[in-house]
Amino acid sequence: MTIDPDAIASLALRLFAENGYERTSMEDIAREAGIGRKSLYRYFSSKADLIWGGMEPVIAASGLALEVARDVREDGGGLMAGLRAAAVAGVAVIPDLSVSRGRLRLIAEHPELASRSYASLAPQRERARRHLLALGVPDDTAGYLCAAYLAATFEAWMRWAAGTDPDPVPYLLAAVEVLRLPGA
Amino acid sequence: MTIDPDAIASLALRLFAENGYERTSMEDIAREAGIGRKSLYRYFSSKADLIWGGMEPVIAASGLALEVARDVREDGGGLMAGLRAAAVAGVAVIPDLSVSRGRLRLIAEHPELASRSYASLAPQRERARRHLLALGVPDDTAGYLCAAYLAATFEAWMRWAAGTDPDPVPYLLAAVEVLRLPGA
DNA sequence: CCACCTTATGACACGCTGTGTCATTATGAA
DNA sequence: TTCATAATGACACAGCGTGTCATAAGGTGG
Repeated sequence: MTIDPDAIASLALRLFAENGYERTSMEDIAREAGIGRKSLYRYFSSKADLIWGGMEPVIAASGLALEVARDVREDGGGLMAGLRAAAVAGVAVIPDLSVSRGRLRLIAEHPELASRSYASLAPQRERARRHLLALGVPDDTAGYLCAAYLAATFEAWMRWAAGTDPDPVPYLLAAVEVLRLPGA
Repeated sequence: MTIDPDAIASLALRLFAENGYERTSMEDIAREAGIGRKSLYRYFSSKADLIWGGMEPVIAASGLALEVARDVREDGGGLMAGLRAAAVAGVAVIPDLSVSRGRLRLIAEHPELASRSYASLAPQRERARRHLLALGVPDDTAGYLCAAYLAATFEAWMRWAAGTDPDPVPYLLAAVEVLRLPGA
């Protein structure tokens, strides 16, 4: 009987929906999954990871899109184009939008989980920073831009999750639009 | 013997600097302050609050500046002017810059504390949102803008804290500059 | 088929955070 | 002085996340 982390995560998501996030303990989840609490921690390093872990492919895809955009190295309005492409790239790798919406709603409703966005998106922020630096953006501007970029796109995901629109792309594009890039 | 929360906070700050943040327990701090752990929790609702609590006056002053800016209701480039003024307003109420730098460095060095920025700045984000809404900015744009605004200015504080420059104002102004406001 | 090694597992204990409860102790007003 | 009110801290508790360690599972070489 091989253990499937995805199955455990969706099981946890169900328990959270039924009983509430903070009223569901890691022990409850472990029991329901038929494993020990310690084993559960081997697959998910924290309770928040049960939720945020599922968003990782989305974040990774977005990061990959940035690397690709850097190679293309289009200049002119290319700065914006790269960030836009990266913001939207995550959408394509989501297998089931409604599941992701469930995760994001949970995140939106729990400040403790939403706060984790800062840490969860840190690698992505760093990638974006290097991307901008490589394109000649000054260090401080790149730092501020990336902070703003990730906060705005995260807010876009939150807003999409709160509603019922099927497509998150317009939200993400609108979010990127509040940025002012140098020389654009 | 009246208890002074500020004294306890700076005492905690000292212990954190000496022994490290996570290696200093709430019990250690309570013992050093000569009070019980429960009493410590009455003054500071969490360990992070020992650090973030000291930044509250700064955040409050920034919020107040926004309200004032709304009354002034200057149009044209006024959107930017209001946000710029609010970002900078906090600096004036800091009694000792080096103490705040200490706090912010601690925050910068501990992801757990930095993550809390999302929650700690939420009231300010909401004030900024209402400010922009009152000035006619569309709801979604206001949401993205405020998320970006607070993330960028927080990043500015982090960068100022990491260095040795005495004045945080240039950092904050540069941060606001990455925003693109409608009709500006 | 068996002995062996390696890795996964979970039982147990631990320290810590944050939250209740409740008796005791200041503290100030009448 | 007496009484009401609020602060205090001792105690207990649930939960998170981590360490240790004996056991079990599963694959490998004889």
